Amino acid sequence: MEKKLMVLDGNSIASRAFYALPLLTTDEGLYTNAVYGFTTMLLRMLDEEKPTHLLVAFDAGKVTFRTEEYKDYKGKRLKTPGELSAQFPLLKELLNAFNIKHYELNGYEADDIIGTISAQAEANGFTTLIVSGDKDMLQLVSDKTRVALTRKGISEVELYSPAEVEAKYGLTPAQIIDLKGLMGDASDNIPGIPGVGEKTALKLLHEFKTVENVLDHVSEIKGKKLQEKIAAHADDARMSKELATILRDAPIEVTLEETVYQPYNQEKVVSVLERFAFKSLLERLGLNSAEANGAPVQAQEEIDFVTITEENREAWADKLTSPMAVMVEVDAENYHGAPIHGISLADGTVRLYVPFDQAGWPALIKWMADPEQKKWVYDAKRSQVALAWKNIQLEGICFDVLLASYLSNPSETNHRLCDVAERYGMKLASDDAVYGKGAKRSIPEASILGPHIARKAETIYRLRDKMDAALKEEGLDELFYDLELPLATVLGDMETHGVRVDRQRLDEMGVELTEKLERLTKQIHELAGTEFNINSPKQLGEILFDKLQLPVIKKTKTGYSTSADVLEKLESAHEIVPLILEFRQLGKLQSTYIEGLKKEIREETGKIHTSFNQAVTATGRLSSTEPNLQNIPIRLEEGRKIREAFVPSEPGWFIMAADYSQIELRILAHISQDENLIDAFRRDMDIHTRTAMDVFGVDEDEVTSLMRRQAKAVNFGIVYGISDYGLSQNLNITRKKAAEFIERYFSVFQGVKRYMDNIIAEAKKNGYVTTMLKRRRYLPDINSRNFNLRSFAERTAMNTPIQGTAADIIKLAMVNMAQRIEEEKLASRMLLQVHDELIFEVPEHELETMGKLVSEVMENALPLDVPLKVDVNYGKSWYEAK
DNA sequence: CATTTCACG
DNA sequence: ACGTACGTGAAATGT
Repeated sequence: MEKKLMVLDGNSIASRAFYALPLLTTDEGLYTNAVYGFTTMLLRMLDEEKPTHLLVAFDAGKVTFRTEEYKDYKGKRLKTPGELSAQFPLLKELLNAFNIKHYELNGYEADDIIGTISAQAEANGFTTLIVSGDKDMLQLVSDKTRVALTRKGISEVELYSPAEVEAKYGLTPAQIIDLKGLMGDASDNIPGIPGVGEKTALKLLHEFKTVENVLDHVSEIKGKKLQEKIAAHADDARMSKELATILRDAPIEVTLEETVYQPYNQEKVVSVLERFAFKSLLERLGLNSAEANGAPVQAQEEIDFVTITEENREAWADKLTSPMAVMVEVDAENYHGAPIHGISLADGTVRLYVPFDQAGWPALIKWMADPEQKKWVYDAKRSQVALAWKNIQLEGICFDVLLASYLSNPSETNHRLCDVAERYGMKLASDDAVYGKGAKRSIPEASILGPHIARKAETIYRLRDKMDAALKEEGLDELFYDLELPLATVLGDMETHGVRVDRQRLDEMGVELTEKLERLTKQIHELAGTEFNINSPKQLGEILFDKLQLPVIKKTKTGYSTSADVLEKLESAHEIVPLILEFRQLGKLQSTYIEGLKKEIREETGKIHTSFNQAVTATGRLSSTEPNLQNIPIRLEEGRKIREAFVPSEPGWFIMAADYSQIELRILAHISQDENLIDAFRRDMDIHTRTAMDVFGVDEDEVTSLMRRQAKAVNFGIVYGISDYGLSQNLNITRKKAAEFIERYFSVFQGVKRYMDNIIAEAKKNGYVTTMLKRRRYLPDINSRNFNLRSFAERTAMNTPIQGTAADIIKLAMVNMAQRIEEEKLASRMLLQVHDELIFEVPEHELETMGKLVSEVMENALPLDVPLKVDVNYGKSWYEAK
């Protein structure tokens, strides 16, 4: 069998990981980010490369033969931070657990160990892969040895064979040291020739091949200054080349045989990974507890429960009390019309499991529908809606583990009951473990299913007090009990009612689109001179940029970018481009909105029943899935027509749409207390025009459409957490110009500037920001030393209180609106929420009442120091409600 | 299963 | 110097 050696540069990868990742700590206070990053890289490379031999090389101490030769070698390098150096022993411990050979040698660097072992490997017929973050390694590349360099921190690697080195630098691997000799290396304090950077060095080497040859032919070099510099620093160049040269014959004591990669002891690995709290790695390795090994599921406690049958149920009827935890086990991810396996109940003493065929139990039906009987659940809305499809009413929900977990940390994406339980120190088998996942998913036998569902109710019961206390601790209890929990019911009703969609209208539009798309496809293929898949960015890129030789504007990591903003810049470069843009636009309508929506119309109701997810966004907004009804086209007329298909579900009714005008900027005015912005809204001015007047210092009638457009972009930028780069991209202007706009904006809106500074300071101090209703978002990266992570966290700190307060306000309006509709016995129904607008269906005789009621409720949901403004429109379809 | 693109606020 | 605008979800392609 082919022998394949993989050598990792331990110091290089660990330190790259350290700077790329946030500073993770375990409960014991161990820093682990470098170890974590190193391990993910290691596992990925093992997976991709499947080496037979494996070695990790480390530097040993500061003194090496290079420092003897040149005392300033690595002289200017910053001292390794303690948080990083503390991680090397941990890393070695982890490597030992994995049975991976690691090695260091006094007086030598990791580079030299790698150079030497790879030379031995070549001599013994191995192929070798070196993994490092250090470009110097490229000198070791050969037919048998490749180098993988980390990119973007450690998230990607770039593989180099001789061909790639040639392609990138136009040099052979051996010339890499000549390159270093000429240009030096600031990070290692290798001098090179002052004033010679990569560009000049490459030019010289393309002509003269080596440092020595350059020095021998100084007189032939173009440029007098350059000649002088090279002549003056000839010795530096020679020494630099020597310093950059990696040894291939260091006196290493490690042998190739010792690097054989052998299977590791799972227990040891599990114990190390657990100590470092690398849960995701345990999962990735399939070592996550006993689940993966087919052993009985975790050390989860057995509980006693009674399975309800026709015969025994009467005896349990009076055990249905209040409060009680209820688990409604819904089979599918999409709960509309989904099968229900069963319902379990727990109140600390009584534990029941009701298989769904016993769900008709009259005592249970009555208890479930009684709002006085308090229920604690996991995912209130799912339970309510799934039962509603079976004509079973569920009322009286007063705790929801899912929503509580979400409010405690809205950035967390995983709120599975088993994971929440674990965070609170309890064990519960995951659904994946019980049902299997993907293709292997199936319903287990009753002896497994019943206990699992029973345990869920028990878990909810035990979680409730702890989570309730946690919510109070964080000041989230009011938001939870007074807003999110009542909202779940409101949303559940909206989803259950659904929205009528006119299938025929969609069909008609579909036919029209198909014809247009066929015509476009033909024209595009003709202009391209060949048939290809226009939907494939790869094939399209080849046509546009290789075949037609259009200029490349932007690249993605896999090839040419063909996104709309790129194509728009090329619109006049070739007549094919506008056709592609049109094809894209119409194709999107056809696949996502015509075909996609038709698939979602339910047989049973003739309506679309979306699901609003109340526990996904980090800001507090809702999201909508299967289908997403929060992104139905509106900006372009062709797409907007889709809205013609959204119609009332009762004959003669209307669709009413009510949207907040500029809610985010109004919130900004309130929380920043910026006098200028408050004034603008109190006068009810066009805010973008007003911004243009102030920023450009002109009168209202002098504001051009360009000025207004630019002011609008600045306002957007302010809400998003401004950066000159982002604004420059959006407006297609230089970064300098963008920075100027921002500066002028802040000089006029000084209160906004003060807010932005304060909120960042607050985030740095507390580690989180809050909305007006105390919704919280943690920003763990706000004090990161990594510029990107920190900047992102800062923009988030600026944006989240604004976007999140807007979410708070419309949620309040929804709960109040549902209450008013009920109190006033109106027939109108709330159908949808699209972040800053609410959509209703309204009988004709309620149009006036509803128009007034909706604006009153929305405008007064949360009083601010500026008025909230709501526009209300109605029509025979969503399209006409504009 | 990741990547790219594009629809919305 | 660093390289992004904030928040989502779905479809199509290609590994």
